[in-house]
Amino acid sequence: MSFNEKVWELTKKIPKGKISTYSEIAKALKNPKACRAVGNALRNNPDPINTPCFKVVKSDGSLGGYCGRDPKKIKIKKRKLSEENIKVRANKIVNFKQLLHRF
DNA sequence: AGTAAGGCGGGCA
DNA sequence: GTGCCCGCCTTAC
Repeated sequence: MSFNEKVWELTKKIPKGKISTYSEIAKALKNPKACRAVGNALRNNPDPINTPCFKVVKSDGSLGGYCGRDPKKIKIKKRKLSEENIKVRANKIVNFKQLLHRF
């Protein structure tokens, strides 16, 4: 199993209505410093349907990017989050700490 | 407080 | 094998 597959698996494991961060995923992969690699893996997301990359945000609760830092896609990200009872305001997750899922 | 730059892990040409 | 790209993180200014 390659690194990105692990990233995707973890991303899929995020419960509905919850989110996680790049560094949390990196830690779960035993590579706390691999946060960038996580972003890279999600960027190469081969299966956006089963891999809810919109549930992965930055460590400060801001959304970060989505499909290549495309502002239009980030809008979709926001809406997707709100569809799971995750509120987004000013490009940040509301109640971020409570919604944060730890592996 | 906002901005800049360095470092890091891993994928890809 | 090398170099460059990143949806980042952290530190320094």
